[in-house]
Amino acid sequence: MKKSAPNLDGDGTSRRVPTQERAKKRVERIIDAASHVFAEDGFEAATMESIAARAETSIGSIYQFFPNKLSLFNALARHYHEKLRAFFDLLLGGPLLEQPWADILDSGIDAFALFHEQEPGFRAVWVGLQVTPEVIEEGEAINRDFAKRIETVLAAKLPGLPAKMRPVVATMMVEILTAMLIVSARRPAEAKGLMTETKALLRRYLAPYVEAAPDRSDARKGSERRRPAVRSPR
Amino acid sequence: MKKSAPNLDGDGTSRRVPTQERAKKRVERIIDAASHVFAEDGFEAATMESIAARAETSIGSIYQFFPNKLSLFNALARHYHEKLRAFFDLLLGGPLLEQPWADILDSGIDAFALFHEQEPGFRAVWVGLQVTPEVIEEGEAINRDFAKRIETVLAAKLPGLPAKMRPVVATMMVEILTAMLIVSARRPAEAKGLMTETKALLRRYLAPYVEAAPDRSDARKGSERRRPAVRSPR
DNA sequence: ACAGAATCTGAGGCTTCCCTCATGTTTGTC
DNA sequence: GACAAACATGAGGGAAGCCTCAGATTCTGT
Repeated sequence: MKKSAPNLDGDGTSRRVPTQERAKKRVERIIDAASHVFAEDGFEAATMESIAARAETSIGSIYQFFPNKLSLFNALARHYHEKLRAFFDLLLGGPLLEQPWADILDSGIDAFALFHEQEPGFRAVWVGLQVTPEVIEEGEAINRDFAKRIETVLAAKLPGLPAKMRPVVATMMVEILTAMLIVSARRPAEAKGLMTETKALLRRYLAPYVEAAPDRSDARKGSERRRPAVRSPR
Repeated sequence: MKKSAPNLDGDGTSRRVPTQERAKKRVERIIDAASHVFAEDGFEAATMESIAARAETSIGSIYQFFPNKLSLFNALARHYHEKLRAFFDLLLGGPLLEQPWADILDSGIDAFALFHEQEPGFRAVWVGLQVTPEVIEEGEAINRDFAKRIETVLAAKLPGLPAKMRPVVATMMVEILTAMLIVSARRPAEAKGLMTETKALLRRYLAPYVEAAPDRSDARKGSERRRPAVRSPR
């Protein structure tokens, strides 16, 4: 039995929760080190040994607070999940929402790109691709959260977008932004151009939804669906 | 010295090249098994043991033709690279190019999505994210090839797109298509809607380039850049 | 000052894999 | 049929890495 202290995460065997200042600092250093190592090497290739070394501590200390490698990764995921939440609260709590939609898009992307750049481990967690299937869940959760936030903005700023389509459109935006940030990180030389292009792309994607749908009952629903009178090729 | 037979790949120690029919069949089975196992488990988690088992052969046989795990993965990458090349030759060699650009886009995406679905290992290779940095190269090469192909189509069908922008636009298309196919694979329930939306998104992205740029010298260059007379928010 | 709890440490147990190699089997050639 | 080359096999060497644990160290309250 012996349920002494609650564990730091819900994954495996229960571990000690840090109470002393020294331990709290150490856990912080461990998480920080983990974010770098996971980001650089991926989940599998990262070793607890190298994480410990980077945190300037011993392996034993890591296992004092994290029952295993996966739980450390998940702790990291939750860490960034919270950071991202805070980031959004700041971003959307400010005056940005009063701006025209195209400005929100631009500034939002810039801000998020910066976040992406400055948080080395975030990519590792968020992408969730270089990781075992079990771990993908955490990253997905963050993405869903992200999409939900965007949905509220869409509801407020794009009256022409039917409520029913908001989830899909928000998902598209999240996934495309993610993808392009990853590509940009992989090709620094083209990064700037790609991000500019991403903004243009999303602007055009959303453009049809800017104007409120015409009030006259259900005039021409699906106007955008079928492309009109196909121009002959060439 | 002893350079007997050339190796099957350029990665490590030289290995035997199959000459007998029996061996060729075996190598095929190994590659096929590898594509499944790598796709399901990722590069690191995949074991040579399980690949051998799936190919119904022994570990020793694998190492007769592939010097190490990485070279097997790279062989797989080249395998799919060739398959993709053939796929494009078929697709673009046919009558599709005579169609209007929107149809090319739609059919091209559908065809590629099908390819993506039917080749289990392709995703593992192409995405290249669940893999060590060394391996990403191969996947990148395929992407660049893909983009080049798209550029030729863009040149033929979108006269309004300046030649200088073609590389960026092609890259955008490749990366976005990739990303959305991966997301779709991860969320089968939403897959259909996401792919439909991807088509719409790319159509809108490319729409400004359909018409040939106006001939009158340099009239209003960058017309699309600055958004015109911003409507006041709310 | 001291007891006891919290924390730290790193050598090593244990497992999991990659890959080799000695041995055995099949195929091709004369 | 005999010989050699190609091929197949899987037990095991060796390395790497996760995690434990017993002992040392630091902190905290009294």
